[in-house]
Amino acid sequence: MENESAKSQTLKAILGLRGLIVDGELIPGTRVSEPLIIKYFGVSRTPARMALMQTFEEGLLERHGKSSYVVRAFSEEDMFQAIEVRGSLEGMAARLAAEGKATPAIIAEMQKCVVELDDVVSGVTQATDQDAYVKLNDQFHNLLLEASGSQIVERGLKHIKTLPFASPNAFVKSLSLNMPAVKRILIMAQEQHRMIVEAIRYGKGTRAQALALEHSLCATRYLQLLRSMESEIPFMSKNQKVN
Amino acid sequence: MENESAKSQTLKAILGLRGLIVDGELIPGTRVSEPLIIKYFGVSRTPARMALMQTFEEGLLERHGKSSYVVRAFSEEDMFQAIEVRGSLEGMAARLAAEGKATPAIIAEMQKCVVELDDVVSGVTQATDQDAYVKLNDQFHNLLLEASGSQIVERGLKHIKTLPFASPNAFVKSLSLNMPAVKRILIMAQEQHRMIVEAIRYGKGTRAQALALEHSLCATRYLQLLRSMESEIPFMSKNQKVN
DNA sequence: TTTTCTTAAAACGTATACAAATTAGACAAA
DNA sequence: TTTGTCTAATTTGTATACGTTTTAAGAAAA
Repeated sequence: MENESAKSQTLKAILGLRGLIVDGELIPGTRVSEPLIIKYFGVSRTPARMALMQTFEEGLLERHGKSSYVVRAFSEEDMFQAIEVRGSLEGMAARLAAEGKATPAIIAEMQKCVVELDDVVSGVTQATDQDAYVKLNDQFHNLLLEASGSQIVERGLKHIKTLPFASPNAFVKSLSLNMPAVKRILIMAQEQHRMIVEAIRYGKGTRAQALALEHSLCATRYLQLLRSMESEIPFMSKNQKVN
Repeated sequence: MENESAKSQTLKAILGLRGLIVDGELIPGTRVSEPLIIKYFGVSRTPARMALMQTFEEGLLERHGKSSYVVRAFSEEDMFQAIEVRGSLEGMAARLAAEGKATPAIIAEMQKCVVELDDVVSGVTQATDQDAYVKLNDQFHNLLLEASGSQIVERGLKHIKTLPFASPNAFVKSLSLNMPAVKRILIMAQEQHRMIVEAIRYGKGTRAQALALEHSLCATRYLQLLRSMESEIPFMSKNQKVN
């Protein structure tokens, strides 16, 4: 109810523009100008300019010519690499957590999260609740970061996640969790969640790091699956040229 | 001659503000407001606001209260972690380069860079040319990135390097290259440069990655050295509290 | 057709005005 | 002292005006 246009004009412009790009409304190569943002969101030039700057900073726009921006295109290779960058950072987070940064309280929270995920994933008969899974999975990754206690890793993760396809749940959202191939990955991912918490709990830094890295690559499995299904792959550029 | 205030007001404000923070003119905890930037650089509110936004985005400022910024404090731990994040990314760059992204032309450039570094480092008798070393070292790291051909890694590295202490040369600049302890690290680093290029050349991805990661940690050696000398450590907060 | 040149339209960089929100300091009460 | 409250001054969010630069469309030349 208060989610409408409650926030500031600047936020409306920033989130709105990001939405347009992420949802594919503005295809890669499209020029994005201040007036365009003004037209879409009814804000004035100042917030529009802020949105342009921030979105460029985040890497969703690139410069075209001297002072204009176009929507950036991402290749499948970019996606794999972005997932791997996230993996490196989450791996580092897991190691730091294992090496003593994780408080018992946070470890307990992670364990609780894993138990809740068990319920969602192990529904062998009934349909898996996609929204619940996405929410808990996000929570797990946030807890892992929190357990690391590292502002630097947090900063890096926040940055890579501004690329929408780098998020843990990016491709899960486009798949039916009841497909056998998906279910298998889901079960593996959940087992990895469990092992990551255990590794942290027992101070196994190297193992925690390796697990978290490997775990992040589940996203690449989902991506490959989408590809093999010849589904629409979200965020992907289709080789269109700039104007 | 045209380096003066030739650029745009916005750039003047952004670079100026970053300079103030990096050079320690504004100590951590200091509030940074639009009027402050206006006073320092004589720009109007719009460029000042841009600088504030971008510098916040880069992580040199943090929010304080609802809508104001203060200079962020970084601990020694932050510095070690930032160096390691750079290491992860450079490691990934090295692996990608080794796995086929590096063109012969770029490998040749890297080899040339290493040869030139040899000259600077191996000056056993004469004083090492600090500026030349810093320049070539920077060049090496840029070539490594270029060899990876990865926009994603480039984006991540650019981001982590906005933290001044994450740069390869951050602490080298504060040390005399003729101190024996420094010289030893320098020689090791140079040997690593050489091995990284070789690993890339012969397609040894895993080795290239491990070397580049380890190489980045030279920066932590310099930092530890500075610490043991009880020198002023650049960029470091001295536990001062916000206001 | 393709290319180059010209020029009108569009967009940008910057400054600034106005209202709303926030901050900081003074003063009073515990 | 500390805590809280109020007010005035500062600072921010937003809109918009002005001059300059950039872009892109159309005309002329190859």
